[in-house]
Amino acid sequence: MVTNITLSRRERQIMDIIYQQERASAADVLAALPDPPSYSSVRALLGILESKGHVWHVKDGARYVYLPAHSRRGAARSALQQVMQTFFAGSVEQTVATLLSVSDASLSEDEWERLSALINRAKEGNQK
Amino acid sequence: MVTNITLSRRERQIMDIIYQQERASAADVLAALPDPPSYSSVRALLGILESKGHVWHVKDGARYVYLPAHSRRGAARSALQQVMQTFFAGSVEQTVATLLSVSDASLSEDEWERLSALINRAKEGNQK
DNA sequence: AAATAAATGCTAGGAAATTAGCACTACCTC
DNA sequence: GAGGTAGTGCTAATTTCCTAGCATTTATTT
Repeated sequence: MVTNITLSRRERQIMDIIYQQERASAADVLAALPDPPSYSSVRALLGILESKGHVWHVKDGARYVYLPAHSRRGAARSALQQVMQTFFAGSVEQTVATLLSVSDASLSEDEWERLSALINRAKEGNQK
Repeated sequence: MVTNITLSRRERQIMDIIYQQERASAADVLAALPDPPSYSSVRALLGILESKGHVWHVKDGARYVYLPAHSRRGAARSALQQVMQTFFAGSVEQTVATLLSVSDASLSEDEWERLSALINRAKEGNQK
């Protein structure tokens, strides 16, 4: 979920969709919106998001394709930070623990290996 | 950030505060709100959140203290899942990687140890 | 137990968000 | 290049959100 605390309900929903899909037309957004309004409404909201500087668009034939104006990476980081702050008093350890518990069964052996390597590498890097 | 996609802007801000503090009076919420409205407004919003079943309250002397209606744990899990889905296509590995990069410098040696142990334990548990 | 302080309940007005309609333009197909 | 399809721009109405005020109740203090 996009972290920006100033977005309205629909704006947030739409930003989520655009971040998830990386690029999305009005029709894409409409298809992905829960409890979808009219096509017309979606376009209006996209216009608002654009005027506020949250997205921009490129033309693809007849239609506009919308893209996030700020990096996915940055948005991801602040969303994580926000969740960590709200629910885990800023504790990385607890956050990771919960993340693992959410998806216990779904990791392949490979992924476990990589995850473990990731931590170890970070640990080393931090200590020297 | 509370994940519930149906909350309005203020409702979300308030839920964040209540989750973070675990329990909060109207005055506590007011103090923590960005761009704070009147005390009166805060109470009205708390009433709405209560009527929608997001919080409940207990009396503490003269005043109401509000508590989340749903477990912090559950809310945390779905918030994380949401972020993971939106920004990392559901990849735990990438999510953890970003989490680590957010807080590189801030972990003590101890915490690194525990984190590493955590992963290994989860890995083992998963493989057998 | 009276006075004061601090909280709540309720309600209504204003602001912001959300919606959809209609006129117009760009693209595509034949 | 004419007709049809699928998009956009703009605007106005409705709904939801947010706000604050005032009357009332509950606690606290002396």
